[in-house]
Amino acid sequence: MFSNGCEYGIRALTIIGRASKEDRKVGIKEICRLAKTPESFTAKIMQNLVRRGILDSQKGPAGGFYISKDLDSITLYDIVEAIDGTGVFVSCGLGLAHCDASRPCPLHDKFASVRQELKAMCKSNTLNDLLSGLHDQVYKR
Amino acid sequence: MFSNGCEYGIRALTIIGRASKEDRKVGIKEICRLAKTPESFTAKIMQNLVRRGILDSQKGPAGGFYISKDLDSITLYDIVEAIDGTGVFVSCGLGLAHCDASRPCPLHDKFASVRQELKAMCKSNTLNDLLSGLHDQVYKR
DNA sequence: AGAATAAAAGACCTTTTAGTCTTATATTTG
DNA sequence: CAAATATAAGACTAAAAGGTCTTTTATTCT
Ligand code: FES
Ligand code: FES
Repeated sequence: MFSNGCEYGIRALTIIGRASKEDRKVGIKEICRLAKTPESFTAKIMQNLVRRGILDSQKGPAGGFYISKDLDSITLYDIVEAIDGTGVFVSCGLGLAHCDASRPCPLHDKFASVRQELKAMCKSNTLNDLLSGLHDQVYKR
Repeated sequence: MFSNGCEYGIRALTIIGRASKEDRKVGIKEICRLAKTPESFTAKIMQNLVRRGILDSQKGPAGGFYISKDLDSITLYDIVEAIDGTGVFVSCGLGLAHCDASRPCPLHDKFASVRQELKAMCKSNTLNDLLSGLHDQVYKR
Protein backbone atom coordinates (compact mmCIF):
# COMPACT_ATOMS: atom_id res chain seq x y z
CA MET A 1 0.00 0.00 0.00
CA PHE A 2 2.67 2.46 1.10
CA SER A 3 6.34 2.19 0.13
CA ASN A 4 8.90 0.97 2.65
CA GLY A 5 10.25 4.50 2.91
CA CYS A 6 6.80 5.80 3.70
CA GLU A 7 6.18 3.23 6.40
CA TYR A 8 9.54 4.04 7.95
CA GLY A 9 8.80 7.75 7.72
CA ILE A 10 5.49 7.43 9.53
CA ARG A 11 7.02 5.29 12.25
CA ALA A 12 9.90 7.71 12.67
CA LEU A 13 7.53 10.66 12.87
CA THR A 14 5.60 9.06 15.70
CA ILE A 15 8.83 8.77 17.66
CA ILE A 16 9.77 12.37 16.95
CA GLY A 17 6.24 13.57 17.61
CA ARG A 18 6.15 11.97 21.02
CA ALA A 19 9.49 13.53 21.94
CA SER A 20 8.38 16.90 20.63
CA LYS A 21 5.46 16.83 23.01
CA GLU A 22 8.04 16.83 25.79
CA ASP A 23 10.13 19.46 24.02
CA ARG A 24 12.85 16.96 23.33
CA LYS A 25 14.84 16.61 20.14
CA VAL A 26 15.71 13.11 18.98
CA GLY A 27 18.83 12.03 17.12
CA ILE A 28 18.60 9.73 14.14
CA LYS A 29 20.14 6.85 16.09
CA GLU A 30 17.51 6.94 18.79
CA ILE A 31 14.73 7.37 16.24
CA CYS A 32 15.81 4.30 14.34
CA ARG A 33 16.42 2.25 17.44
CA LEU A 34 12.86 2.93 18.59
CA ALA A 35 11.14 2.87 15.19
CA LYS A 36 13.12 -0.23 14.10
CA THR A 37 14.11 1.31 10.79
CA PRO A 38 17.42 1.30 8.89
CA GLU A 39 19.47 4.29 9.90
CA SER A 40 20.93 5.79 6.74
CA PHE A 41 17.79 5.22 4.76
CA THR A 42 15.62 6.76 7.45
CA ALA A 43 17.98 9.74 7.69
CA LYS A 44 17.47 10.37 4.00
CA ILE A 45 13.72 10.28 4.39
CA MET A 46 13.85 12.64 7.36
CA GLN A 47 15.92 15.11 5.37
CA ASN A 48 13.32 15.07 2.65
CA LEU A 49 10.60 15.76 5.19
CA VAL A 50 12.62 18.63 6.63
CA ARG A 51 12.92 20.14 3.16
CA ARG A 52 9.19 19.83 2.77
CA GLY A 53 8.57 21.59 6.03
CA ILE A 54 6.89 18.75 7.90
CA LEU A 55 9.82 18.33 10.20
CA ASP A 56 12.58 20.49 11.69
CA SER A 57 16.13 19.67 12.54
CA GLN A 58 19.08 21.12 14.30
CA LYS A 59 22.70 20.18 13.78
CA GLY A 60 25.38 19.91 16.37
CA PRO A 61 25.49 18.67 19.94
CA ALA A 62 22.08 18.47 21.58
CA GLY A 63 20.65 18.70 18.08
CA GLY A 64 18.30 16.27 16.41
CA PHE A 65 14.92 16.14 14.78
CA TYR A 66 11.82 17.78 16.17
CA ILE A 67 8.45 19.05 15.07
CA SER A 68 7.56 22.67 15.59
CA LYS A 69 4.16 22.56 13.94
CA ASP A 70 1.02 21.61 15.76
CA LEU A 71 0.89 17.82 15.81
CA ASP A 72 -2.78 18.06 15.00
CA SER A 73 -2.06 19.95 11.82
CA ILE A 74 0.01 17.17 10.26
CA THR A 75 -2.22 14.55 8.69
CA LEU A 76 -1.28 11.10 7.59
CA TYR A 77 -2.20 12.29 4.12
CA ASP A 78 0.43 15.02 4.31
CA ILE A 79 3.08 12.50 5.25
CA VAL A 80 2.18 9.95 2.59
CA GLU A 81 1.95 12.65 -0.04
CA ALA A 82 5.36 14.01 0.92
CA ILE A 83 7.04 10.62 0.64
CA ASP A 84 5.09 8.59 -1.93
CA GLY A 85 3.17 11.29 -3.74
CA THR A 86 -0.57 11.22 -4.39
CA GLY A 87 -0.60 8.13 -6.62
CA VAL A 88 -2.25 5.81 -4.13
CA PHE A 89 -5.06 8.33 -3.65
CA VAL A 90 -5.83 9.04 -7.28
CA SER A 91 -4.55 6.29 -9.57
CA CYS A 92 -6.74 3.89 -11.50
CA GLY A 93 -6.92 0.47 -9.89
CA LEU A 94 -6.30 -1.22 -13.22
CA GLY A 95 -3.37 1.01 -14.12
CA LEU A 96 -4.95 3.19 -16.81
CA ALA A 97 -3.09 6.42 -17.40
CA HIS A 98 -5.84 8.46 -15.76
CA CYS A 99 -8.68 7.45 -13.53
CA ASP A 100 -11.52 9.15 -15.31
CA ALA A 101 -15.08 8.68 -14.11
CA SER A 102 -16.38 9.65 -17.53
CA ARG A 103 -14.39 6.79 -19.06
CA PRO A 104 -14.26 4.35 -16.20
CA CYS A 105 -12.37 1.07 -16.19
CA PRO A 106 -14.48 -1.97 -15.28
CA LEU A 107 -13.41 -1.65 -11.68
CA HIS A 108 -13.80 2.08 -11.29
CA ASP A 109 -16.98 2.40 -9.24
CA LYS A 110 -16.01 -0.16 -6.67
CA PHE A 111 -12.36 0.75 -6.55
CA ALA A 112 -12.81 4.50 -6.34
CA SER A 113 -14.94 4.07 -3.28
CA VAL A 114 -12.31 2.06 -1.42
CA ARG A 115 -9.66 4.53 -2.51
CA GLN A 116 -11.84 7.34 -1.23
CA GLU A 117 -12.11 5.61 2.14
CA LEU A 118 -8.35 5.37 2.32
CA LYS A 119 -7.99 9.00 1.45
CA ALA A 120 -10.56 10.11 4.00
CA MET A 121 -8.87 8.00 6.64
CA CYS A 122 -5.51 9.56 5.88
CA LYS A 123 -6.95 13.07 5.82
CA SER A 124 -8.74 12.65 9.12
CA ASN A 125 -5.91 11.11 11.10
CA THR A 126 -3.24 13.41 12.40
CA LEU A 127 0.16 12.65 13.78
CA ASN A 128 -1.23 13.49 17.19
CA ASP A 129 -3.92 10.85 16.73
CA LEU A 130 -1.26 8.26 16.05
CA LEU A 131 0.56 9.08 19.25
CA SER A 132 -2.21 7.74 21.43
CA GLY A 133 -1.63 4.31 19.94
CA LEU A 134 2.12 4.48 20.40
CA HIS A 135 3.54 2.50 23.28
CA ASP A 136 7.13 1.64 23.89
CA GLN A 137 6.58 -1.96 22.88
CA VAL A 138 4.83 -1.14 19.63
CA TYR A 139 7.74 -1.28 17.23
CA LYS A 140 9.60 -3.97 19.13
CA ARG A 141 9.75 -7.10 17.13
CA MET B 1 -2.13 -0.72 -4.78
CA PHE B 2 -1.73 -3.69 -7.11
CA SER B 3 1.47 -4.45 -9.00
CA ASN B 4 1.74 -3.68 -12.70
CA GLY B 5 1.60 -7.35 -13.45
CA CYS B 6 -1.60 -7.70 -11.47
CA GLU B 7 -3.25 -4.79 -13.24
CA TYR B 8 -2.26 -6.27 -16.59
CA GLY B 9 -3.52 -9.66 -15.48
CA ILE B 10 -6.93 -8.35 -14.53
CA ARG B 11 -7.27 -6.42 -17.76
CA ALA B 12 -6.21 -9.44 -19.80
CA LEU B 13 -8.69 -11.65 -17.96
CA THR B 14 -11.55 -9.33 -18.82
CA ILE B 15 -10.65 -9.69 -22.48
CA ILE B 16 -10.42 -13.46 -22.22
CA GLY B 17 -13.57 -13.64 -20.13
CA ARG B 18 -15.57 -11.73 -22.68
CA ALA B 19 -14.34 -14.00 -25.47
CA SER B 20 -15.04 -17.09 -23.40
CA LYS B 21 -18.65 -16.06 -23.10
CA GLU B 22 -18.81 -16.44 -26.87
CA ASP B 23 -16.83 -19.68 -26.73
CA ARG B 24 -13.90 -18.06 -28.41
CA LYS B 25 -10.26 -18.54 -27.55
CA VAL B 26 -7.98 -15.53 -27.70
CA GLY B 27 -4.32 -15.46 -28.65
CA ILE B 28 -1.82 -13.48 -26.61
CA LYS B 29 -1.41 -10.92 -29.39
CA GLU B 30 -5.08 -10.06 -29.50
CA ILE B 31 -5.32 -10.02 -25.72
CA CYS B 32 -2.50 -7.52 -25.43
CA ARG B 33 -3.72 -5.40 -28.30
CA LEU B 34 -7.09 -5.01 -26.58
CA ALA B 35 -5.90 -4.85 -22.98
CA LYS B 36 -3.04 -2.51 -23.89
CA THR B 37 -0.46 -4.54 -22.08
CA PRO B 38 3.10 -5.57 -23.01
CA GLU B 39 3.04 -8.88 -24.81
CA SER B 40 5.85 -10.99 -23.37
CA PHE B 41 5.23 -9.81 -19.85
CA THR B 42 1.52 -10.50 -20.11
CA ALA B 43 2.20 -13.94 -21.58
CA LYS B 44 4.27 -14.77 -18.53
CA ILE B 45 1.46 -13.70 -16.23
CA MET B 46 -1.10 -15.70 -18.18
CA GLN B 47 1.06 -18.81 -17.94
CA ASN B 48 1.22 -18.36 -14.20
CA LEU B 49 -2.56 -18.10 -14.04
CA VAL B 50 -2.92 -21.23 -16.15
CA ARG B 51 -0.68 -23.11 -13.73
CA ARG B 52 -2.85 -21.89 -10.89
CA GLY B 53 -5.98 -23.10 -12.61
CA ILE B 54 -7.69 -19.77 -13.10
CA LEU B 55 -7.22 -19.90 -16.82
CA ASP B 56 -6.92 -22.52 -19.53
CA SER B 57 -4.93 -22.56 -22.70
CA GLN B 58 -4.50 -24.54 -25.82
CA LYS B 59 -1.44 -24.64 -28.03
CA GLY B 60 -1.34 -24.83 -31.77
CA PRO B 61 -3.41 -23.28 -34.55
CA ALA B 62 -6.80 -22.01 -33.39
CA GLY B 63 -5.44 -22.25 -29.86
CA GLY B 64 -5.24 -19.49 -27.31
CA PHE B 65 -6.39 -18.66 -23.82
CA TYR B 66 -9.87 -19.27 -22.50
CA ILE B 67 -11.69 -19.74 -19.24
CA SER B 68 -13.56 -22.94 -18.60
CA LYS B 69 -14.68 -22.14 -15.07
CA ASP B 70 -17.84 -20.22 -14.30
CA LEU B 71 -17.00 -16.54 -14.67
CA ASP B 72 -18.98 -15.89 -11.51
CA SER B 73 -16.77 -18.21 -9.54
CA ILE B 74 -13.59 -16.23 -10.18
CA THR B 75 -13.35 -13.30 -7.80
CA LEU B 76 -11.06 -10.34 -8.05
CA TYR B 77 -9.58 -11.60 -4.81
CA ASP B 78 -8.64 -14.88 -6.47
CA ILE B 79 -6.87 -13.03 -9.26
CA VAL B 80 -4.98 -10.63 -7.03
CA GLU B 81 -3.99 -13.43 -4.70
CA ALA B 82 -2.70 -15.52 -7.60
CA ILE B 83 -0.52 -12.71 -8.93
CA ASP B 84 0.46 -10.51 -5.98
CA GLY B 85 -0.25 -12.82 -3.08
CA THR B 86 -2.29 -11.89 -0.03
CA GLY B 87 0.02 -9.14 1.25
CA VAL B 88 -2.23 -6.22 0.38
CA PHE B 89 -5.10 -7.88 2.25
CA VAL B 90 -3.26 -8.76 5.44
CA SER B 91 -0.10 -6.70 5.87
CA CYS B 92 0.41 -4.05 8.51
CA GLY B 93 0.04 -0.53 7.13
CA LEU B 94 3.21 0.56 8.89
CA GLY B 95 5.23 -2.42 7.71
CA LEU B 96 5.48 -4.40 10.94
CA ALA B 97 6.31 -8.06 10.43
CA HIS B 98 2.80 -9.13 11.38
CA CYS B 99 -0.40 -7.19 11.67
CA ASP B 100 -1.51 -8.31 15.08
CA ALA B 101 -4.61 -6.81 16.65
CA SER B 102 -3.35 -7.78 20.08
CA ARG B 103 -0.23 -5.71 19.50
CA PRO B 104 -1.51 -3.08 17.12
CA CYS B 105 0.59 -0.42 15.45
CA PRO B 106 -0.68 3.15 15.95
CA LEU B 107 -2.55 2.95 12.69
CA HIS B 108 -4.02 -0.50 13.08
CA ASP B 109 -7.66 0.22 13.86
CA LYS B 110 -8.14 2.73 11.10
CA PHE B 111 -6.02 0.95 8.56
CA ALA B 112 -7.41 -2.51 9.14
CA SER B 113 -10.87 -1.23 8.40
CA VAL B 114 -9.89 0.24 5.04
CA ARG B 115 -7.99 -2.93 4.23
CA GLN B 116 -11.06 -4.94 5.15
CA GLU B 117 -13.16 -2.85 2.76
CA LEU B 118 -10.71 -3.55 -0.01
CA LYS B 119 -10.77 -7.24 0.76
CA ALA B 120 -14.56 -7.36 0.85
CA MET B 121 -14.74 -5.49 -2.43
CA CYS B 122 -12.34 -7.94 -4.08
CA LYS B 123 -14.15 -10.95 -2.64
CA SER B 124 -17.55 -9.76 -3.79
CA ASN B 125 -16.62 -8.79 -7.33
CA THR B 126 -16.32 -11.56 -9.85
CA LEU B 127 -14.80 -11.57 -13.28
CA ASN B 128 -18.32 -11.68 -14.65
CA ASP B 129 -19.15 -8.48 -12.76
CA LEU B 130 -16.21 -6.74 -14.40
CA LEU B 131 -17.42 -7.69 -17.85
CA SER B 132 -20.47 -5.47 -17.62
CA GLY B 133 -18.19 -2.46 -17.34
CA LEU B 134 -16.02 -3.54 -20.24
CA HIS B 135 -16.55 -1.71 -23.50
CA ASP B 136 -14.32 -1.76 -26.49
CA GLN B 137 -13.08 1.73 -25.81
CA VAL B 138 -12.24 1.09 -22.18
CA TYR B 139 -8.58 0.24 -22.49
CA LYS B 140 -7.96 2.56 -25.40
CA ARG B 141 -5.53 5.21 -24.44
C1' DA C 1 4.53 -36.96 -42.10
C1' DG C 2 5.60 -32.05 -42.49
C1' DA C 3 4.68 -27.26 -42.08
C1' DA C 4 2.55 -23.81 -39.59
C1' DT C 5 0.85 -21.97 -35.35
C1' DA C 6 0.50 -20.81 -30.64
C1' DA C 7 1.61 -21.38 -25.78
C1' DA C 8 5.55 -22.75 -22.23
C1' DA C 9 9.81 -22.08 -20.26
C1' DG C 10 13.50 -19.73 -18.90
C1' DA C 11 17.55 -16.89 -19.72
C1' DC C 12 18.41 -12.31 -20.07
C1' DC C 13 18.22 -7.15 -19.72
C1' DT C 14 16.43 -2.58 -17.73
C1' DT C 15 14.43 0.36 -14.36
C1' DT C 16 12.96 1.42 -9.90
C1' DT C 17 13.14 0.86 -5.10
C1' DA C 18 15.75 0.01 -1.14
C1' DG C 19 19.61 0.72 1.44
C1' DT C 20 24.78 2.00 2.65
C1' DC C 21 28.80 4.79 3.05
C1' DT C 22 31.71 8.75 2.84
C1' DT C 23 32.39 13.54 2.99
C1' DA C 24 30.75 18.16 3.98
C1' DT C 25 28.41 21.56 6.78
C1' DA C 26 26.34 23.57 10.75
C1' DT C 27 26.05 24.08 15.87
C1' DT C 28 27.29 23.76 20.54
C1' DT C 29 30.44 23.67 24.36
C1' DG C 30 34.84 24.17 26.70
C1' DC D 1 39.00 29.18 18.37
C1' DA D 2 39.07 24.18 18.60
C1' DA D 3 36.95 19.90 19.34
C1' DA D 4 33.03 17.27 19.42
C1' DT D 5 28.56 16.25 17.73
C1' DA D 6 24.81 15.84 14.73
C1' DT D 7 22.37 16.61 10.31
C1' DA D 8 22.96 17.28 4.91
C1' DA D 9 24.26 15.78 0.61
C1' DG D 10 25.24 12.76 -2.67
C1' DA D 11 27.81 8.92 -4.65
C1' DC D 12 27.46 4.27 -4.54
C1' DT D 13 25.68 -0.78 -4.13
C1' DA D 14 22.00 -4.38 -3.74
C1' DA D 15 17.71 -6.30 -4.53
C1' DA D 16 13.24 -6.47 -6.51
C1' DA D 17 10.06 -5.35 -10.09
C1' DG D 18 9.23 -4.77 -14.74
C1' DG D 19 9.90 -6.28 -19.21
C1' DT D 20 12.15 -8.69 -23.54
C1' DC D 21 13.89 -12.41 -26.33
C1' DT D 22 14.99 -17.02 -27.76
C1' DT D 23 14.21 -21.78 -27.70
C1' DT D 24 11.19 -25.67 -26.84
C1' DT D 25 6.90 -28.18 -26.90
C1' DA D 26 2.26 -29.19 -28.11
C1' DT D 27 -1.44 -29.03 -31.58
C1' DT D 28 -3.69 -28.59 -35.90
C1' DC D 29 -4.06 -28.61 -40.79
C1' DT D 30 -2.72 -29.96 -45.34
S1 FES E 1 -10.74 4.42 -14.16
FE1 FES E 1 -9.93 2.70 -13.14
S2 FES E 1 -10.30 3.24 -11.08
FE2 FES E 1 -11.12 4.96 -12.11
S1 FES F 1 -0.56 -3.84 13.22
FE1 FES F 1 -0.29 -2.29 11.75
S2 FES F 1 -2.10 -2.47 10.60
FE2 FES F 1 -2.38 -4.02 12.09
